[in-house]
Amino acid sequence: MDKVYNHKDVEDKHYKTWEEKGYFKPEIHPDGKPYCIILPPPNANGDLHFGHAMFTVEDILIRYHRMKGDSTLWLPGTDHAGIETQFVYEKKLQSEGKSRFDYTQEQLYQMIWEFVSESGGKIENQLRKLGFSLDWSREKFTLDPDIQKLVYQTFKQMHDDKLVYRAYKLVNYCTKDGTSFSDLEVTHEERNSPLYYIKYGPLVLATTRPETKFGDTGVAVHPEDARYKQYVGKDIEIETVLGKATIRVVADEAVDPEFGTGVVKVTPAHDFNDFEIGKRHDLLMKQVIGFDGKLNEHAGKFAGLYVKQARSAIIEEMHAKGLIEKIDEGYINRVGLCYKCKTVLEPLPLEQWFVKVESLKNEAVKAVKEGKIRIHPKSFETQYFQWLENLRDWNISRQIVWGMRIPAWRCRDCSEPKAQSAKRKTTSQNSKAINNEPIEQFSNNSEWIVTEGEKPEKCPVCSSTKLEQDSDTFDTWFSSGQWPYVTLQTAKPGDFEKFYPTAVLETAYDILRAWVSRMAMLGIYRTGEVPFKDVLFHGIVNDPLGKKMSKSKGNVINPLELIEQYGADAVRFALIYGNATGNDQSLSYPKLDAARKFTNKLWNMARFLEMKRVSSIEYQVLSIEELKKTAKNTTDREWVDKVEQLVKEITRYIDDYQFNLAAERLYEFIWHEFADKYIEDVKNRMDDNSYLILTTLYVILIKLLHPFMPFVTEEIYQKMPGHGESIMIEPWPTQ
RNA sequence: GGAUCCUUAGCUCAGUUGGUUAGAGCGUUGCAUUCACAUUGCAAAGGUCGGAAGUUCGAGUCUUCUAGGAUCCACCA
Repeated sequence: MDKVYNHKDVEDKHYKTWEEKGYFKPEIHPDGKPYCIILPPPNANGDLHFGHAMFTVEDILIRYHRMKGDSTLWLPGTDHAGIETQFVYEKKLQSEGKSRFDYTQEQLYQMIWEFVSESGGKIENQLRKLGFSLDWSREKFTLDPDIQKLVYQTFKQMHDDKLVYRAYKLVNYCTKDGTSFSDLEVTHEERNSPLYYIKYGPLVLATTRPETKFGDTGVAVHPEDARYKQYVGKDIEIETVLGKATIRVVADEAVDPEFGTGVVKVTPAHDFNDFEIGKRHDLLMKQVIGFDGKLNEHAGKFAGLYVKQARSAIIEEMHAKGLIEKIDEGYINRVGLCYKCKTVLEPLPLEQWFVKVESLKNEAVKAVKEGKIRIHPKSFETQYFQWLENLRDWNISRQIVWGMRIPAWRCRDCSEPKAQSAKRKTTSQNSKAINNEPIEQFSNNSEWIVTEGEKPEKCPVCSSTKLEQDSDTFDTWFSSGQWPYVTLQTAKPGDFEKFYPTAVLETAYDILRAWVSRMAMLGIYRTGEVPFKDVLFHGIVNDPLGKKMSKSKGNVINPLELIEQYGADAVRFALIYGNATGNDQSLSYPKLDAARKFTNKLWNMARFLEMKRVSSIEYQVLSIEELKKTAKNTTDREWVDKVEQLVKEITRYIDDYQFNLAAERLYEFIWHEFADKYIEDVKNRMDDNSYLILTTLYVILIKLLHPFMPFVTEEIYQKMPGHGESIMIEPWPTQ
């Protein structure tokens, strides 16, 4: 044996052997108790980062259960990551002087498909570098046809159950990326937005958005506000930059009498609150901003201007007409931004598919309250409940091409679109802006023909064959929210029946809402059972200074480089050691170094045993019970007891998801007790019997360590006398 | 506005049913050794566990209040 453990020589070699021998498959223990974890699918087009490296937790559980003899499945897969990937691809197009508008939806989809395929297998190979014992023969991709089919079935079923509906609501719309976003995808930022006090006939109101004035269909005051009682319910005449107009005054609880003058303009087409106020008072809806971010024909001479330009132009005009009473220049508010491109999002009225969440979320909440799903650490339960309980209906339509096309068709001959869609290519030309139409939330599902993916032959009403598919795609989370059962349904026959519900869902806590809660909702809906029994959260890995790693800050550390430098075992161990479940951590080079030295220590312990090996004794594999009987020396006997105790401790720690404690205890025991005390003691009195005890105990220790440090333990195991085929299929130590 | 987490040795962090002298890694100091260990071993210094009050025979651990830091959610016309 070399003097120093060299991870570079062993890691790829062992991984290859493990995979080739089929050790990662549950069939290794066909009759064992089923134990299954579904890997949170990384972006198919992405690169390995520390979020993925934290999946070490899952590999520990998987390797532990496999050694315990369970029929263990860790199922890998990748996600098409709709907006994320399309965004990356559009940047690529941009660098080539092209844009998405140069292609049809089908062309673009095909191009992105090829783009993603080209990087094919990259992330998978990076996960292999970490030693993850994933069953690659069952790997899935969210856009696999069989997966899509199941997702379509869910949509169809929800449609039949009246849980999805088509509605005309305000959405968060990015005029640059040309798509709407769910509430979760909106980021907020404080901005300085001057607050303009504008004269509205006899009233004065404060607004930060004077350019939406043309869409005003009402003015609201608080019902108890004595100052304005005389106006409530009346139409008042106002002077505007486009001439005289009349407008209705309504009283609504949503108005804060303390803010500004206590008077609010109501623009139902461009503000979420105003939309609600408008609904309550039957105000009309008038759209003045188009999906291109420009004012439309209702803005008169300001038509064609972008929102920002229009705002200053209108203010100038108002000044000239004496319509501005004062301006609070220092006013700061929070505006919603596109989380991808930071464009200010416009609330725009759009017809979209929504999921009715009421019954779904109640079931998801119930599952946790009744203990069918247990969340660890428990403190995250609060977040889960809070988010679900306040959840509004979920907009699942996205105006992007990289995703599953929504399987809904509309007849061009007999159905009249109530509102225009944001057309991808020619937004401004096609937009017939809404003008003074009543706000109504209609769910005329009858107009739409929903299928399980196949194109319907003809319109069931007029038999026309001119059917047009909804050009939108599903929100990525609508498909990934179904991941546990769609993967098991399609991986291998019988998997679903055997492994569902899965044992553990382990992931970073930051996607609790977006992903975990949705899997709970959709999983229970579709299968009648929870998708996982335990939810386990890990924290975020920050840079060594405690700052969040981000590309823009330039402080991203590539885990592959650390694996190269320290070895996968050391990287894994450093992430687990000294970090309580669910807590964030800062990457620590001293800790990585300590972990690497630990692999070297293990190596040299093995080397010592090899040097002291007595060739005359026939090595046998003994259980702890047998060792107790075999040990002749009292001290040796004591160490058998200590190791027996350790086995119990480590087993309990893993069962309780206290991986840090298991790792710390192993480190402490192996190095500072077993090596420093026992080996030092036995060194000078070594005989055949002591050697047998020492070696056997050492093999037990590296088995306990194997889930944490798979490579070095395998390499050492292969050098031990009387070793089996592989440490990873050895039984977990017991008495 | 609401919620959660963190505050323990110089630094980074463990410490999950409250129980004997509060632990690790790195760093610091001294000694030993190159005898399995690109080193390792032995030993030492270093903490009133953010602050205050309370519950208890007993609190780093539970309760309340409070200071500072981080994150998330809601969202302001």
